[in-house]
Amino acid sequence: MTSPQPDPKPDAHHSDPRADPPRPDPLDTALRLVRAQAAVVKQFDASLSGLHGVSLSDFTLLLHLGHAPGGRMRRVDLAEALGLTASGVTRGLAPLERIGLVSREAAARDARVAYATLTPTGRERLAEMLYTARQAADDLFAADQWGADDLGRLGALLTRLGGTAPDQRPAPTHRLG
Amino acid sequence: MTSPQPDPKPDAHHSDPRADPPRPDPLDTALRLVRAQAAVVKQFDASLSGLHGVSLSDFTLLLHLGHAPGGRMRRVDLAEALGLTASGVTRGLAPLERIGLVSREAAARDARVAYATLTPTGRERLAEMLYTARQAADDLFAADQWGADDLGRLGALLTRLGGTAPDQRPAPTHRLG
DNA sequence: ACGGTATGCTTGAGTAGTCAAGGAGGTAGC
DNA sequence: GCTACCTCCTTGACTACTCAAGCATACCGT
Repeated sequence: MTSPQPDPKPDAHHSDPRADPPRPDPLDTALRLVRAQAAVVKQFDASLSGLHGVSLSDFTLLLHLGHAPGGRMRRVDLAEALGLTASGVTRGLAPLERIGLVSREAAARDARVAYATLTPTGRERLAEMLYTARQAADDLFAADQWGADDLGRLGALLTRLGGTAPDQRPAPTHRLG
Repeated sequence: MTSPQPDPKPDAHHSDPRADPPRPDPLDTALRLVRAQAAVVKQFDASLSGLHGVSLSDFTLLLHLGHAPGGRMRRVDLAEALGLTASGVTRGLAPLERIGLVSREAAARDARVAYATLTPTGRERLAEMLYTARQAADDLFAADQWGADDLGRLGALLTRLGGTAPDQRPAPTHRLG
C-alpha cells in the first residue's frame, strides 16, 4: 500500500509565506509524528540488529557513551541524555554489560555511583554500528528525495518539539522562515 | 569498515549553516525524531490518561473505529490502519472491551472475523477524548510559536517519512462519522 | 557528631508492544 | 468432497520500557 503520496507536497525549494493556508490539524500532525517514528525505528532496528545484534536503543546508548569523555558516564546522566528513567538505563545497560560492550565501574569519591564505561570492544563495535546507522539514515533521507533544506527544517521543527537534542550541542533554537 | 580510531560524533558539521546549506546529519535528524516522538507521546498520555483513563494508543484505536462506517472494523484492518500487528490489536482491544468502549461482533458471512465495534458509550467517550486530544495538540503546537506553514511543512515531511497517514481524513471540526 | 534529607541505583510489578506457533474457518483444484 | 493452502485471530514467551518502593551513600544544619 505504499504508493506515491497523493498530497501536494513541497517538491521545490521554495516557501510561500504570503499564502496563509488554513492551519493544518495539529492532532493529525501529532499522530503522523508517532507513525513516522515507529516506521523509522523499525528500519533502524532491522539494520542494526541484523548486522550487529543490537537495537536502536542500544546503539543510542552506546553512542552517548562514546561521545562522553573517557567513554564513561554516570547512569543518571545517561538517563537524562537519553530521555529515559534511571531504571530504564539500568535495564538497558544490563545486556550490553553481559555481551562485553560496556563495563561497570565504581566512582572513587562517591560510592553511590556506578559508571557505565565503553570497553575497547564496545568502542570498536560502536564504530561499526555507527557506519550502519549512518547508512540507514542516509537511506531513510535519500538524497534524491530529501534536500538539505528539508532535512534542516525537519530537524529544527523536531527540536522545537521534542525536549532536548540527541546530543548536547550548543546550537540555539533558531526560528524558521 | 571505518577508521580504526573513532571518537564517534553524529554531527560533523561545524561550518556556517547559512552559507551553502550543508546537508545536516541525517542520523542526527532521525534521532531527534525519536526523541521528539517520545516527548509528544508522553504529553498526550498524560492528558488522556488523566482525564479519561486511556492511553494515546487506546485513543488512536478508538479514533480509527470512530471514523469507520458503523464504528466497526475487522481487527486485521485496524492493525493495518494503526501500523501494528494483529496480535498488538488483539491485546490493545482487550482492555477497551473490558471497560465497555468497544464490543466484539461476529461477522455474518465469515466466521473467522471478529469485528471490533464502538459501543454507544465508546462513541460518547471518544468525543470527549477527542476534545482533550485536540487541546493537547493545540498546546503542543502553540499557535504563537507554530505557524500554519511550519505545521504543514512538518506534516508533509513526516508523511514522506512514515508510511501511511494516521487517518485519511482532513480534520472535521468536531463531529465523528 | 548526628539526624534529616537528597541522590544514585536496583528491583518487583505492570503496560505495550513484538514474533512464532497454532487453531478455526474459508477457498480452490481436481 | 477431499486435500491443500490461505486468512483471521489468539496465545505464550520475550523485549523494552514505566512507576513505586527500597537500600546505600552523601551532604547539610544545628
